[in-house]
Amino acid sequence: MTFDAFKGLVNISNEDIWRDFYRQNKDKIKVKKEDVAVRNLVKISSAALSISNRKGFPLMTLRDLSVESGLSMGALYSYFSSKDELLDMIQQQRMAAIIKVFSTHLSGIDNPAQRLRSAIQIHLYLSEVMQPWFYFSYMEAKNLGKDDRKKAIEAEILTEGIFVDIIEQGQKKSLFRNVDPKTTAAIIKAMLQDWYLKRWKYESRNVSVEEYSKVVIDFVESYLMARSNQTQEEKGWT
Amino acid sequence: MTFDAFKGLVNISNEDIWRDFYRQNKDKIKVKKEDVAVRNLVKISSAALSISNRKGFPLMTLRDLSVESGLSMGALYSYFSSKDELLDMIQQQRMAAIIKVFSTHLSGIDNPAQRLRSAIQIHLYLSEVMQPWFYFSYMEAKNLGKDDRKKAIEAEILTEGIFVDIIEQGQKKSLFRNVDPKTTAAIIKAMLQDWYLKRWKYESRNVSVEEYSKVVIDFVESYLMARSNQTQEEKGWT
DNA sequence: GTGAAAAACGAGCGCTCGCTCGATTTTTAT
DNA sequence: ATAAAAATCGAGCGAGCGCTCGTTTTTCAC
Repeated sequence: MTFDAFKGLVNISNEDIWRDFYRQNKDKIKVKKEDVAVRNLVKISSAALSISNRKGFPLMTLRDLSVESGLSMGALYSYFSSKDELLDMIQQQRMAAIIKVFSTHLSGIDNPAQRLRSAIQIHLYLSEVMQPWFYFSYMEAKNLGKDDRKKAIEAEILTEGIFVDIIEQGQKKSLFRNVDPKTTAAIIKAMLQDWYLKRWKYESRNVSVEEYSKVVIDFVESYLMARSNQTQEEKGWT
Repeated sequence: MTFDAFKGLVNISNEDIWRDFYRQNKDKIKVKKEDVAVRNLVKISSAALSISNRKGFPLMTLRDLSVESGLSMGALYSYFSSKDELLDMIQQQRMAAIIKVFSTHLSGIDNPAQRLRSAIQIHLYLSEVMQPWFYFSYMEAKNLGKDDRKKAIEAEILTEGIFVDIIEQGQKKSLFRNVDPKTTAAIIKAMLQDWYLKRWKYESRNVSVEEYSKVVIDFVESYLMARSNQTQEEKGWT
C-alpha cells in the first residue's frame, strides 16, 4: 500500500477526531455550539502541538497558546480547566486513534509474515500522518500525572505486544527462527519511533516514509529469517 | 569484552570528569579550592540528572536542586551563573567523554565486521555507565540555546558517521551487501538509543546490556550479510 | 430591530520561579 | 587564639506563570 492510499483510507482529519471528543465531553466543555467548539479545539490542539514540539510542553505558556491559537486566555479555559487537562486531552485522542487504525487494518491478515509487514507499514504511515502528536506524546510522557503515565506505559507495552504476538505466531509455524520475541519487538518499536523522533534527519535526506518502511521490513525480515544458527564462536567473535 | 571489563577500563568517574571541567573553567567558578569545588560539582550534577530524569529539566526548580544537592541557593550560584549554563555544563561534559572513549576503543581495529561489533558494544556499554547523562542529553536537547543545539545535532551526525564509515568500508571489501549506509546507520543508532531511553523496560525484563548487545549485533549482521538480493516481488510483497 | 443567550475578552490575582546579596559560618594561616 | 579569606546561607526581589471573572462583543430567534 502506498502512503497516499493510506492517507485516503484512514482519513482521520483533526476535525473528526475533535468532533468525537467534543461529543464525549459535552459536560466539561463550556461552549455549547458544536461547530464553534470543534473549530476552536482544532485551533487549540494544533497550536499546542506546534509550540510544544518547538520548545516543549512545560515551557509553553498559556499566553503563547493564546497568541498562536488566536483565542483569549479566558476563551481557552472554556475548553479545558487546567494546563494538565489540556495535556491529557491530547494524549487521550492520540491513543484512541492508534487503536482504531491498528485494529481496522490488521484484521483479516492471518499470515504472520504478511501481518508483520503490514503492522510495520501501518505504524510508520500512521506516525507520518500524525507526526506532531506522536512526537509530542513521546517527549511529554513523563510530565503526565500518575494515572496517565501508567496509561502511556500500557500503550507502549500494548503496541509492542502486537509485534510479540506476530513473532510468536511466525515461530510456531516455523517461518521465523527462535529469537527472543520481546526483545525483538522492542527493537522493532525503536526503529518505528526513530521515524517520528528524527524526522528532520530523514526529511533533509529526502528519505520517504515508503522507502524507510521498506528498509525496516527488510531489516526485520533478515533477522527473523536468517538461515544461520551459527554460534558466536563460529562467527569469530572475540 | 564483558561489561565489567569495560567498566574497569574506562574508569571515567564523575570526579575525574568534573576535575577536568573545573581546571578548564577556573575563571567562571567562584570557589577557589579545587577539592571543595569538585566535590560540589559532582553533588550538583548528580542531583540535577536525578531530578531531571524524574520530571524533566524545565520542571526542575533550583530549590529542588538545592535540597537534593545539599547546597543553598547562593552556594549553587558559585558554580554556575544561570540555569541555562548548568544545562550547558552537563551537555558539554557528556560529549567530551563520548568522543574520548570512542577514539580510544576503536583505534587499531581494521576489519569492518569486527569494527562494527566493537562500535555497537562500546556505545551500549558507555550509555550504560553514563545512563542518566545520555537520557538527559537526549530529552533536553531542544531546551538548549541555538549554538548548543547545533552542537547536539552535530554530535548526532558525528556518531552516526562512525557507523556510516564502517558500513562503507565493509561494502568496499564486499563483506556487506549494498544497502543504503546512511539509513542503516540511522537505524543502528535508533537501536542503541532505545537501550538508555527505555531502560526501565529492559531492567524489568532482566535483559542485561551484554544480552542486548548480542541481539543488536545479530540483528545488524543479519541485515548487512543477508544472502538474498531477492526483489520484493519474489518475496510476495503486495 | 431587539434582547437574551453564548462566546470571547484581558487586566489582574496569588503564587512560584530564577536569581541576588548582605549576613553568617567554616577554613586557613599565623 | 585570632583575624582574614573562603565558602555557604536563605530571606527577599521582580518577573512571569497559571488561572479567574466582571465586562464586552457576537450570535441568533423572533
